[in-house]
Amino acid sequence: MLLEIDHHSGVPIYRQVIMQIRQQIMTDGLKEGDQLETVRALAARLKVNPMTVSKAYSFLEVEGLVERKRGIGLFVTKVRKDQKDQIKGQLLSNIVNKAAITAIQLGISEDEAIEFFKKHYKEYNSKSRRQK
Amino acid sequence: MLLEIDHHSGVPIYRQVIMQIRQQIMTDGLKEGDQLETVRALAARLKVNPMTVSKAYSFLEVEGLVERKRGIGLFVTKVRKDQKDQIKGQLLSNIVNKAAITAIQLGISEDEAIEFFKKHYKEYNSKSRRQK
DNA sequence: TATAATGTATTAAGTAAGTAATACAGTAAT
DNA sequence: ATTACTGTATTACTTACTTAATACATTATA
Repeated sequence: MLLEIDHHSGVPIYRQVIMQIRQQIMTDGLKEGDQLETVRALAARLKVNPMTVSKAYSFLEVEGLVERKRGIGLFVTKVRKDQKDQIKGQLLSNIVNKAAITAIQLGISEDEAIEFFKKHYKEYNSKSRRQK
Repeated sequence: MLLEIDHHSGVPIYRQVIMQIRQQIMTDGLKEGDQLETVRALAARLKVNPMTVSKAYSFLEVEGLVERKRGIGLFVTKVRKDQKDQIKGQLLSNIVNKAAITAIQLGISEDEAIEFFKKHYKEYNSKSRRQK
């Protein structure tokens, strides 16, 4: 499983782990029943304490994306497509809501704000395509 | 100057002060040359330590929105309209960029993401109008 | 120059978040 | 049962952030 940690980004390690695994599940890079890398294995690879990985996995479990089987390992949960879409919507809503509030409080119109969004979407999209 | 602090929001006091004053400057609730409430006066009104207010004012100074005159007070800087628009764009870009990245990483299309944005914009807009 | 108003530098106390050390607990296979 | 894997609970260390206490510096004005 591809997973990269930036130790100098200021973003906590366990959050980086959460985000990257969540993304892989949401985009079917990790599928139902797939076993996650074991806590110790991932911890060793990232040169990090096992509890840090375990903490990340705990959050994914609370989200309902993975199931833990003590003594065995962690596995990607069965998530129906509509459930998955709902989770995606939730994740996107959180951040989009903040953006909308910011725009309104700055007195920026809906159309103008949407132009900003399109610009950033296209920018990041072409950047991330290049990296693949 | 209207300014309300929520002590239970988890958002640091000085940040709440920064955001609210910045918004008032950006929307011309506070205009060029206007004197800000004095450090001690605002601190007393918010029932907070003067240094907390001073810290907030420091950030606004770094942003170039206010000027401090020791022994006299703090005043709203002259900001040309194009400068102001640039600052607003910067503030909005920060958050919109995150939203765009989230959408792309979740595999959500531009159009679909824009629908999310419109929904949240309209929702918050009607809510905030009602409160006025 | 004395006073009373401004903002400020320094220091420290309080709190929360992140990470890690250690020892423990469940499971499978031999 | 033993072994060698899984994950986990508890505890504590570290760091950064927020806030506050105190004493200090600048300015206007009487």
